[in-house]
Amino acid sequence: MTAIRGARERARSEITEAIKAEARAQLAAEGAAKLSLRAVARELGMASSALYRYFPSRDDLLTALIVDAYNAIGEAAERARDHRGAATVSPVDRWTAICTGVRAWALAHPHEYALIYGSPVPGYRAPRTTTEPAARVGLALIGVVREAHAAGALKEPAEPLPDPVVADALALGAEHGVELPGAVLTRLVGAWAQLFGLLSFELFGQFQNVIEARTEFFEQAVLQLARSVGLTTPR
Amino acid sequence: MTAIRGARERARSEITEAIKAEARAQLAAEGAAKLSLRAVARELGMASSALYRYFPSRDDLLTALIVDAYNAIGEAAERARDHRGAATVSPVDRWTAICTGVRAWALAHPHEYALIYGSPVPGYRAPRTTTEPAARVGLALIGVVREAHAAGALKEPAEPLPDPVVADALALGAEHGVELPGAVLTRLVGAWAQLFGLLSFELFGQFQNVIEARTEFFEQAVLQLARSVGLTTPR
DNA sequence: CCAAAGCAAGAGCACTGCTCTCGTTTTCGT
DNA sequence: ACGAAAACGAGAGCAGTGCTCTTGCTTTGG
Repeated sequence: MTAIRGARERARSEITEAIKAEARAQLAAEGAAKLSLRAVARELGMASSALYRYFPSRDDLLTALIVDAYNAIGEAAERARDHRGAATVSPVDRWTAICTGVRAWALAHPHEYALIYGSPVPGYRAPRTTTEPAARVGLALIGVVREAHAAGALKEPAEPLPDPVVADALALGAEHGVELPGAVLTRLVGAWAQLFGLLSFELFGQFQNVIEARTEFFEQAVLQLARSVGLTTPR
Repeated sequence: MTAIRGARERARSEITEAIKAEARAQLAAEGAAKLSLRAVARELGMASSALYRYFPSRDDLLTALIVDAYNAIGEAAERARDHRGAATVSPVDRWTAICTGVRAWALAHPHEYALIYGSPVPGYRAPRTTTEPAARVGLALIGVVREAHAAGALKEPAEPLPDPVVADALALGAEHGVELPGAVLTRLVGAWAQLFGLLSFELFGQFQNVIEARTEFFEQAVLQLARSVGLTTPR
């Protein structure tokens, strides 16, 4: 399918990629608000109007960058998870590995992080293509807990949950073919959101004059999150 | 000081307030990115250049709105805390009251929430005047835990913490005259950040197709946060 | 009372996203 | 192999933006 279907098609994908690369560079340099189609076109030596052949609007360019960013941070999570051997490390270690991997990516790409986990751009409505990449980090976390569950190393929380909450959790589990107790899945979603709360506060400057030892603090908080989903800490 | 120091001075503060009000309206309608000084001036029937007598730049207007938003959400937290009688409700109830109060404000003012807890605006550096209002929600949470501690209703976590982390926590406590164990303060900062992780995910659409029963889920997660800082759940 | 400071308005600059048109090039069905 | 159709690049242009500068007017205060 991606064979030589004409030089035009290849040129098109090359130019598309060049536009995204230049846009990403501007994003990293100045942030999403200052990303300008005209500047991208200028830098690429083409007319600004020509750029609209590749992305129908500025929001479409941003959407493409968003998808890429989701995939990049998801990949960072998966790579961190698989970095060491499979079952040789404890679930808690893999959990923290994912979290620190995600944090490292976020610290290295703050503007791209802000693009996906900051305020949504005003006119923007998440298209269907973003939902799948957006789930990768969460799925990586679920995977760890699932393995721990299979290995019997999961301490299920035994607390009463409102019916609608467990319904959501079970629907979520069914959607991804995960057989985990509703309470665990609920805790997982919470931990997932809270992980990005920690990251956003650090990246968006909320920890200024509050937390200095950010890395150590993060590690500690992430360990606490692991405990809250039922992962037992090795002693 | 605020006496009748001339009609000019009063007119100035009135116009300043009118500008902020109109800007807030545009913010609520379209979001921070589409807030335009010219549109504000147009709506107020004045020349756009005249507006620069009151706010030297767009970022300065935004900063004013940010300070107001921090104060508004802080006030919402404090009002929720004090809503019922003082010691008649348990610390956990006051904790969840603050959190749900903050959530209610955020849901009612999503764009203002995004302004303060979303991606920071590019050229923007938080001035000294924002740090104090920004701390109000956190201080409200600390207050609840401090009362519980004084009443002996706090279960301190007994876990080893890295030295730099406890140092940060104790410095934070000293700054606000709070005598709480370092481990508790550390957990508190984490819970504070995680609370806004939950809110941001809900407001920024990350829970779409994931969580439907948002209110119930939030209550559950917040209760879990209360537990993580050592507040004992009443049974 | 009059200089000084504060103020409003208009014109203008450089920039933005986006559209439309026009001439050229590539692709593809016949 | 050819000719219509589609894709393409460039330029001009529109409406909008933040911001500055200049020009008059009004309030203030010594």
